[in-house]
Amino acid sequence: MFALIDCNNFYVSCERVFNPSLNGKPVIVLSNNDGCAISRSDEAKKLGIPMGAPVFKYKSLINQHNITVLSSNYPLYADMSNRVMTIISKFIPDTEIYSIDEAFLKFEGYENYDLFSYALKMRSVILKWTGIPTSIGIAPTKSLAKIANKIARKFPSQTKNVHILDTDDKRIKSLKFFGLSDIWGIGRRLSRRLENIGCNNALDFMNLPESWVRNNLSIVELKIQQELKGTSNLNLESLKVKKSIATTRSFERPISDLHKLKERVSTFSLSCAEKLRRQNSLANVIIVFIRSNFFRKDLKQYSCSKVITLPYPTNSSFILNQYALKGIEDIYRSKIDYKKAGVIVSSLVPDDNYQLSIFEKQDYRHKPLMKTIDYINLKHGDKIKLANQDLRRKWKMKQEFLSPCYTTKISDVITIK
DNA sequence: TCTGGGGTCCTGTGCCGC
DNA sequence: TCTGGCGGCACAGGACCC
Repeated sequence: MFALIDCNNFYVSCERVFNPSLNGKPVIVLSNNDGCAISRSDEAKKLGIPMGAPVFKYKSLINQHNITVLSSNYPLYADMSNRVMTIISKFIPDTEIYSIDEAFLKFEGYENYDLFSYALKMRSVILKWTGIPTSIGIAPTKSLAKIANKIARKFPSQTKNVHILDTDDKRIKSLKFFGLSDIWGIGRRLSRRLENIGCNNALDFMNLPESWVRNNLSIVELKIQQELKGTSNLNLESLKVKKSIATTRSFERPISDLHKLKERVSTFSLSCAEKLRRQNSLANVIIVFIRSNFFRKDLKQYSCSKVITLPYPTNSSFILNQYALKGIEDIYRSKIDYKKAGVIVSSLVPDDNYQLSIFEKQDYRHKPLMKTIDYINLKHGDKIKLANQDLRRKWKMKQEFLSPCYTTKISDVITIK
C-alpha cells in the first residue's frame, strides 16, 4: 500500500503556527512579486479566491472580507517542511518527498498494522510537534493514494483526515465522484479533450479502452489509467538528482532595451552557475528565453528560446554568462515589451566524473576562482559581481507583506515576555 | 498600472547517416 | 549512383506537477 501525506494549505498553515491570530480567518499567501494567490486558507477558498488568482483583480473582495494577505516567506516554509518530513521518516522508512508539502510513503511489511490508526497517530504527532495539519490518503497505487488523500481532505469530519481505499467498491465509488482534472496527471487541456468524447469523470477515464488511451494520449496517461485500476505502475522515487536548474523572473515593468535584458540575463546565468556549484554539477547545455506579456493581447507578442550546447561541461560563471549573453543577442528583437526572461541549464553531470573534450581547452583557473567567489559572497553577502551587472541597481522582489523568518533568523525568533 | 518560479516528461519535426 | 525507409538525435513546444 502507498500513502500520500499532504500538508493542508501549507504556506498559510506555516504562517498560522507563528501567528495564531490568523486561525479561523481568511488568509492568502502570494507568489513572488506579490502577483497571485498561491496558498489559501479554507475560509479564503470559501469566499471565492481561486488558486492562482491575480491579486489586483480581487482587491475589492479582499478589502470587503478583510482577508489577510501575506507575501511568501520561503525560508520559513522550507524549514517547516524539513521538520514535517523528518517526523514522517521516523514513522515510515520508505518515503519520497514529492514536494515542499507532500510525501509518498510505502507500507511494506505493515500487514499486521492497523493502517488507519497508525496514520492517525502520525498525523497527530506532526500536528503536535510542528503545528501543521495534514491529510493522509492510503491506497494500493500512488494515483489512488492521491484520490484517497483528496477524500480525507474534503471530508474531515467523516474521515478524521485519514482515508483508505482498500476495496474495489470504495475505489469505484470514489472514481465516480471525482472529475477528470482531479486525477493526478490529467490537467485542464486533457480534461477538455476527454470531455469532448463523452468522458466525464475519473471512472469514465478508467474505463476507456487502453489502446485508445495509448494511441490518442501518451504512455503517461496509460500508466495513470492502469494505476486507477489498482495496478501499481509508479514506485517511490529515490532521492532525485536534478536534471535541470532554472532561474527565471517576471519583470516588475516591461523591458525592451537589449542592454537591460542582458544585465538581467547575466544575473540569471550567475545564479544558475551558483546553484550548479552548490550541488557539484556541471552543465552541458544552456537555454535562454525571453517573452512578452501573454496577458496583454493588445501588444505585439513574441517569445523565443535558444538552446546552446557548451564546448565542455562547466559551472563557471564566466563561461555560462558568456554563452547566455550570446543567446540573448541571437533571439532579441527590438520594439517588443518583454515581461519575462530566464536561463535554464541542463544535461547536468557530476563535477568529479565527466567527459573531457579533445579540442576545447578549458581554463582550469576558473574552478579555484569560483570557489573563492562563492566563499566571499556567502560570508559577506553578494559582494562580487560581473562587470556587466549593474552594481548599484538592486533588483528586488516585491514583498510588501512579508512575515518574519521565525525559525531561520535569530533576530526574528519570537520572544516571550 | 498590477497575472510566480522551478521542475519533469513526452511528442512532433527536421536533419543526418546508414 | 540514386532513392526511399528508418533510427537516432537535437530542438522547440506543450502538458503536467507543486
